[in-house]
This record gives sequence, structure tokens and C-alpha cells, in this order.
Amino acid sequence: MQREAVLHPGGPLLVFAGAGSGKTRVIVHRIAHLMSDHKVPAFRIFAATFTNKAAKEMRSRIEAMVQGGASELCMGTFHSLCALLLRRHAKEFGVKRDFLIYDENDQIEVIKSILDEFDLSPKEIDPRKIASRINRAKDQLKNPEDLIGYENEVFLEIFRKYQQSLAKAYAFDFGDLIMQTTIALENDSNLRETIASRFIHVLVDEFQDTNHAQFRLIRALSSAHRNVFVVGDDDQSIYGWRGADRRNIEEFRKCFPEARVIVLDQNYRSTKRILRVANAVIQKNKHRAPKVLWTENEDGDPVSVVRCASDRSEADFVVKRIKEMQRSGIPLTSIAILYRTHAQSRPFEDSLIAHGIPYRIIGGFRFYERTEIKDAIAYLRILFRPEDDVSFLRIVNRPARGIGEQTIQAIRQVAEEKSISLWDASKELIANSLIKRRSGLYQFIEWFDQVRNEAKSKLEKDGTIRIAQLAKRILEESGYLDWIEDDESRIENINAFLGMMEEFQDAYSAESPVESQGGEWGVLRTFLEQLSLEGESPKEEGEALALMSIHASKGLEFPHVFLVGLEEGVLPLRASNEEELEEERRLAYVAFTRARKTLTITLALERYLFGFRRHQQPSRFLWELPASEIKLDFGEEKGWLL
DNA sequence: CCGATTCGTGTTTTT
DNA sequence: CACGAATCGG
Repeated sequence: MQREAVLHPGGPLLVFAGAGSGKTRVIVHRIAHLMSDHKVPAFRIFAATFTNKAAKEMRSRIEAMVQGGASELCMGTFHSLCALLLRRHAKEFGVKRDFLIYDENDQIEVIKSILDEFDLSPKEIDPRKIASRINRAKDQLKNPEDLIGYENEVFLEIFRKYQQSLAKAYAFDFGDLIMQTTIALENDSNLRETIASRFIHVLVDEFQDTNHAQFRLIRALSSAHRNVFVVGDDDQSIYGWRGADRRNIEEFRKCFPEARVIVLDQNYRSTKRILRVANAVIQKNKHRAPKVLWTENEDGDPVSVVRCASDRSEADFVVKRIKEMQRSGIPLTSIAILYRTHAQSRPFEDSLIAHGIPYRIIGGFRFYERTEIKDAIAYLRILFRPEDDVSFLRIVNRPARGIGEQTIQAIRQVAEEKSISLWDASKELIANSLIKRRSGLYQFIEWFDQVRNEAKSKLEKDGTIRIAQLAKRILEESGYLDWIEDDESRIENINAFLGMMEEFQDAYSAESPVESQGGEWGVLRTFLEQLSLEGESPKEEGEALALMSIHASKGLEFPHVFLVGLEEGVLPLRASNEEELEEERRLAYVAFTRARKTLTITLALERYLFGFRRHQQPSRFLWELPASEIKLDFGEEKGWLL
């Protein structure tokens, strides 16, 4: 069946690919096949993946199969691909080529400013909830006007203001990237013709986790040729909270009635026992396409279920088990600990450190989310885009320059009246001598303007500029470094960040010396963009154990998996309705099916949760495990509950 | 206006 | 527990 999918002659194809059925392999081979046997030029293939990391891996696997050209593939997340299209065809899309990308933190800051302006405290209205509602609207390709009558006026007013703020800063949020691209393609038939006829083949991985906007994008992109190849598994849809719509699978069949459907239900990854456990659990979901994965692999060991007294002893147990495995020659890289929430990693980290076992946390609190790194980024963004109010507010008084509430309000007022950015409003105040020459704001604006001008003229003269050097200068002259000098780790982080910039620029100028689309600030802009789109570059070195959330484990596999915290309130974390419960169950399913050889499930009777020590009930999912495939382990105590 | 301190609140998952 | 917001003295 894999072969059928790879060699599919053309037209729409829907591949139902169960966990471990060789989904990635099929996509990789499919692309390689198109390139070498059908002579499809790489740049005419559009392939959307779930993460940029996955794209990178696939790209290098394809590179190894075809001789060269894989670097030309348009492959990445929907967000990166849309950013690419919008930039490359900025004129046709009617957008500014140098747009910034706002991530969720930026969104929250914008919303907070708006709430402030409306005299609403963040207590009455949760900015995160607003952000989420805005994002969900965009997933449906809806703007505020489309929602009149469906959403309350206050929200719509905030939404409108929010869009204005982004427009002023020439910024797009994640939702805009998809929405702008899709709407333009749908409404402008010339543009659609140009773009859609360029991409002869459209491939989509993890199709079950696409949202409605992404579906419409796929439809528009494949309108010319209908060579659309989607791969997914409704049982692994775990991003409903982010707007993913599993109905896209049915929608696809409606929209492409001639589509061929191929089912990959042979699993090549796990043992029979692990698979039986996973199958048994997922079958409890009512809303799914019926299917049963099978395998020719060996039976393997029973799945162990271990009850521990507390979160601490759960961690100690797992670490003890890992030490035993290590002694018997199992490499740490073949083991993973999976949990529902990042908060659960703490006790494991403590225990691993105590035992001197190297580990790596995937996802979670990221480097670039540290305050000092965010500050540095904000300085760079203001340099590149003075109209970026979010960054302006962030650093205008860090370090303290005597610019407080009063001054900010004055700037805000001018900005509001003239409908300009805070930066321009500040300049306005200075020009009208409403601000004293000796004031902090005056000095700050003058100084920064000078830095920007010098950098610009240097760029014009030399054609290039070392961004790390520039950043260093800014952080020094602004007094930021002195301000944090007592904090050793912050200084270190800043230095690491500067190092990242150096590295990035070397790689960048080696890769695209001439073709640096995006104007004179190309390097800087691309650097900032990568930061918001994919976070820091992953440094994967050395023999280490992996810790990650179940979400982050999607698409990965490990010979040995520990799934921890199988308790009510942890997994399932919430189950206020059937829809939510089923998504939690799919999460458990995804976790089970990461394991190749052994799967160990643990739970604690007591754990720290919400600041309290709480006694925990075993997860309802434990009762769904087939007794014949599992081995109960009583841990330290007696009196098993099941 | 600054910075330190206290207070209170609220906790998923991520492009 | 950890963060941000409110508060207060300088």
C-alpha cells in the first residue's frame, strides 16, 4: 500500500496512515519519485509539514535519494510557506515585503495595550482568551465584520483595534499569514493562476491537524491541477484547541469526489502487545473512522503499569528503571519520558540531576522566552521597524530612563490622535518641544535614531553589516548590559544570543549571498523571523535522555517509552465534554504508539498540583487497557487500586 | 518616577 | 510555586 501511494499517478489522494505505518517514508519517497521519475522540478512541489524540524529532516532524506535539488523544495509549515509566498509576491498580494511576524506573546501585549486604552483591566477580560478567540476567527477566515451578530461588540471592537495595531507595525500574526495568503488566492484569479500553476504537486502531512483556513489554502493551491496528496490519521488529531478541524478529512472527500483513498494499517513500529493496548483504548472513541492497526512484529513484553506513592517517587522509580536499562547496555537516546504538561518535568529533572543522567527537554520554556532575550529582540525590532509599538513599550524604559506611566500616556494620546506609531508620536513631541531636551525620552529617541542612521549608511556603503556587533553596541550604549551586570546568567544568555546571531549570519551569507530577498535588513529580518516561526535552532548533541510533552512527541518514535502521570486531572487533563475527552484519549493513543519495544505507564497517588498536594485518582484510561497485555507493578507499596 | 516588596492569582498542549 | 500586578517609601 505504501508503494501504491508513492506511485499514485496524479489527482487527489487521501492516505489514511495509522501510527507507525510509514507515513513519513511514503511522503519522502513520493517526493523523490516525483522529482526523479516524473522530472518535476523541486521548486514546483509544495509540501506542508507540521513543524519546521520535520521539514528539515524530510528534506535531507530526499536529498540523499535524488541527486541535488531538494533545497529548492517548497517545504515547511503552512506558516513558513505562507510567509515565503507573501514575501516573494508581496506586490501581487498587496502586502509590504518587510512585514514582521508577531507571535503569541506579541499578540498578548497588543491586546493588553488595547484593554488599557478601553479602561478594561486584564482581570475582567483575559487577554489570552481574547487572543484565542481572534485566532479561532482567523482559522475560519473571518474578520471582525463577518462576526457581527455572532460575537459581542466589545470583543469585536478589540479585534478591530488589534488589527489596526498590527497594520500600523506592518506586522502579521500567525493567523494572518494563512488568512492573507488564502483570501488573496481565492479572490484574485490571476494571482491564483500564477501561484497554483506553479505548484504542480501539493502534499500535506498531518492533515488531521489542519484548520479550515489551511484547507481552503490547499484547495486554492491545487485548483489548477488537483494533484493534492494528503496524509493523516484522525486518531492522532490532538490540536483541536488550536483550531484543527478533523472534519477536513470528510471535507476533502466532498471537495475532491474523485479522490482515491489508500489505507495504511500495517504498523512497522511497535510490538503486538503495545499495539493491542493502543487499539483497545482508541476504540473507545465514538467519533472516528473504524480501523484496526496490525503488525507482523513480535509479541514483545507486556506493557507495565506502575503505581507510585507520589510524584517524587514516580520520578525516582522511572530514573531507577532507566539506570537499570543503562547498565544492560541500552543507550539513553533510545528512551523517552512523555508527559501531558511541562509542569510534570520538574521532579524528573531533579532526580536525573541527582543521578547524573544527561537529559534533554524538548519544547517547554524556550531560550528566546527569557526576559533578557526578549528585551534584546525588542531592541533589534525597534531598530528594524520603529513602528513596532509592542517592542517600543517593552524597551523604552529598560533600563530605567525616567519614562513612566505619565510619559507613556502622553505619547499614547498623540499616537491615538494622529493615528501614528508610538515612536513617531515621540518624535512629534520632541519636534514640538513638548519634551525637554534633558528628558530620558528625548535622549533615547535621539540616540537610537543615530544608531539606526549609522547602521543604514554602513549598510549602503559596505552592502553588509554584522548584526551581532550592532546588537552588542546597542545593548552596551543603551546601558542595558550595565543594568543587568549583577546577574551572571543573564549576561551569559545575552552572549549566547549574540553567538547565535553570528552563527546565523555566517550560514545566511554562505547560503544566499545575492538572492537576499527582503531588502537591506535581510539578515536581521530573517533572523527575527526564524525566531518567531521556529524558535531557536535545536542543538541535538550527545547521549541524552529525551523528556517532552505528548504533543511534542508526535511523529517521533523511541524503543523505550515511559508515559507518566496517568491520573484523572493530568491525563485526561480536562474532560468537561465528550469532544474534549476524546481528544485526551487520542493523546494517550499517540503516546502509546510512540513506543517500539517497551512501554511503561506510571501514575502517582499524590502530587503537587495547583500549589496543593492532592491525592489523585487513577486515569479512567487505565480501565480501558486489556488485562491480558499488561503487567501491574505495585511499585513500593501494596494495595493496588485496580 | 523608581525599585523593592507584598499580594494574589492561576496554571495545557504550540505554529 | 512562579509570575505579574498593585502598593508604598524614597
